[in-house]
Amino acid sequence: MSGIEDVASLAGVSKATVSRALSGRGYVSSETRTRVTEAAQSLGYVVSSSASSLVTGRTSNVGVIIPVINQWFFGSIIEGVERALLDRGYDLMLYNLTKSHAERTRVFEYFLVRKRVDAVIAVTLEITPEEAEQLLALGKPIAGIGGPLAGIPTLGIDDVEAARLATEHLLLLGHRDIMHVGGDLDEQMDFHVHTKRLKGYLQALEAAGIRYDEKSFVPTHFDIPGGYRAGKQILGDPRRRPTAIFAAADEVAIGIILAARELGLSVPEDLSVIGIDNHPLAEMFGLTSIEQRPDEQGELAVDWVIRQLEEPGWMPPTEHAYLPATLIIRSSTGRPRRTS
Amino acid sequence: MSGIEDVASLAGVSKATVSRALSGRGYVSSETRTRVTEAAQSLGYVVSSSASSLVTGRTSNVGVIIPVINQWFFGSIIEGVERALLDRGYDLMLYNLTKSHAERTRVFEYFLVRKRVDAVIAVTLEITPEEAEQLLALGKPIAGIGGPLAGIPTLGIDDVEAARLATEHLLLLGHRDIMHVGGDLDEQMDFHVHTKRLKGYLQALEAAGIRYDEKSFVPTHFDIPGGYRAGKQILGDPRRRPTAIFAAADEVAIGIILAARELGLSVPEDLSVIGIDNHPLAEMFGLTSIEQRPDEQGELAVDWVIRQLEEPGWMPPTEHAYLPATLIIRSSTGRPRRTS
DNA sequence: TAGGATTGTGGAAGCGTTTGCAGGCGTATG
DNA sequence: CATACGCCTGCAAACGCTTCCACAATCCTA
Repeated sequence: MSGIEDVASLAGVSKATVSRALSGRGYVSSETRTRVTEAAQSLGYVVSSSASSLVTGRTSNVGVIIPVINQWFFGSIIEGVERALLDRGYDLMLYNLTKSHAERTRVFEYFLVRKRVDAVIAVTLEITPEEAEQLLALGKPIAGIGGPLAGIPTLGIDDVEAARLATEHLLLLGHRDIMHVGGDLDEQMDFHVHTKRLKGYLQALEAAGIRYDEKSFVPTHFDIPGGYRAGKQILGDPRRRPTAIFAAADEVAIGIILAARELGLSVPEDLSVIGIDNHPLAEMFGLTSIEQRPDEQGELAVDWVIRQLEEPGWMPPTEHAYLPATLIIRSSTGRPRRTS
Repeated sequence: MSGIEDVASLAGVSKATVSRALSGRGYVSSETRTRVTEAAQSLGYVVSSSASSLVTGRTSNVGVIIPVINQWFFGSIIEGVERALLDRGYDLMLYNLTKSHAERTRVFEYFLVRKRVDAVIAVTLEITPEEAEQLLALGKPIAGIGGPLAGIPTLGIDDVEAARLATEHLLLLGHRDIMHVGGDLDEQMDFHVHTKRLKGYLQALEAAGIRYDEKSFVPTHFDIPGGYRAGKQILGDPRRRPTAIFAAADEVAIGIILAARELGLSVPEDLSVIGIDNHPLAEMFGLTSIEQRPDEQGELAVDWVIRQLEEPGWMPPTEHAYLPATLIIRSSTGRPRRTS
């Protein structure tokens, strides 16, 4: 492994000049620059990032804290974040905080603090006030996907609004008997997504003058099997069968559609189903959905933290940015067959 | 931010002793150790990893190169790797190499080399000889998931064997007319998985004395929609309908099942379907499958590289470790209705 | 043509750790 | 009682860069 010294002597300049030539900071004549570059090239020299971050105080790393990896929403965020970071010359340190509280503490108190990252992106992190405190105390740019969360800049779709949009679509089609299958309110892993989507649903119902029957909300797991089970349960009893279901996520919606099919119900003739996400599978199932783009959310979060890093004094435009969530109509929703 | 100096003076010892006390290397009386620990605690001191890696030459980072994130197999690997790394006190730097060749080169030549990682785990990476060369030239432990790949230690299931197992299961049930829906041979993203699974299928057919008709292999995308399209195409024509299909991945198999249902065929009465993976959705669809555990593959890869790092001279037991892939029988496979 | 601004380069001082070496002390060994 | 050895600690030298400062040379501009 050759050091900067070797490059310097091969190029016939000082270490200082090599550093300037390679980093592009400060004045270097273009002639020396090429000489240095060639010398570095021929020696296979690359700067030691530990040495350079020791003096500059920057690591070129961004930490990403995420509760799950293997789910479309979260995977897409990571992809977006990774892409954006790599584009700007930063590396991504991944922390999966799905597990024990012990590990969580360790990540917070130890890893993140240990001068290893320049900034932090926290994804739908149910964060305690102390933890938020800690993050802020790092003095490093932070962005949250999800939220809003007091004190740290966050971004994401407006979950209440998205849920209302979805429910309103069903109402507009003439449905009056609409159930909501959402996440379990007790096992919130994030910024109360489940509660918010339920809220949007309730708001829409109320605006339409429909009385809410608490049996109309069915909590389940946020995946296809969860939707399937809920669907089987709801649709199994013909007397208590709604004309439409608003599922809090596309995967849940798809599970419901599968359950409906199995019970011999046609969608949308016997049952309209709408979800949120515009999941890659939505198209195949003809699922009407509210689109959101987690990869773009990741990119925006990166933009926020990197700009704070590179443009001193820059701040995210708002405490919380509400991203667009638009209705995509497919074939899983239609007018109700029987009007109640 | 307080440095080691502050801790030293607060504890009334030298920097050297603080370093030894905190790192656990060298002799330190237990009394001073606690004094130092408390001092560090009260000052909120954490060592600067750049400073320490500058002198030790280790970063406590492991780089993971992976072509996709948002797919069950790959997501699970990342989860396994992350868990194992964090357990051992290492951090994970994620490189998603799905994109342009330019970016690929950049990662190889720049990021990985730049003294940023102690070891590399490459997941199903279609790697050129020069790239393998480069990786080895780093002089850092490397493990590949997938393979085998000459020169670097790899691990994974035996794809040929898994495919044969799957096909044999169908043969054993009495099927003679078995089609294979696999990946597109031209768009291999990895260690020729598609070719291998096709090969295992052919081997099983041959051993059973069944002549292979090249129309019996249908390539498609490796996901549910891909399987669905292939299924529609294959099953749409009643005259050319097999009694069983071996899908190269569970997601493809699920797509086929959905297509079959839509065409009014029952599984397994009219059509048996088997896949590979034991994907989380397999159970819901009653899908018979060959199980593999990507998360465990990730853990093993971590074990390999970390042991090389921490036990000088240690080497992975073999060039390539074949992990178990076991048949899980569910309800998507059964005896053929009509014997051909 | 003088003087300031701009450009280009080198010397040297760190950045915050780890670790080799040396020395001091206490205890076991001959 | 002298010697050896194990334990504990401090000093100071790296580790490989970046950047401040000084200085020189060149270029404008008045």
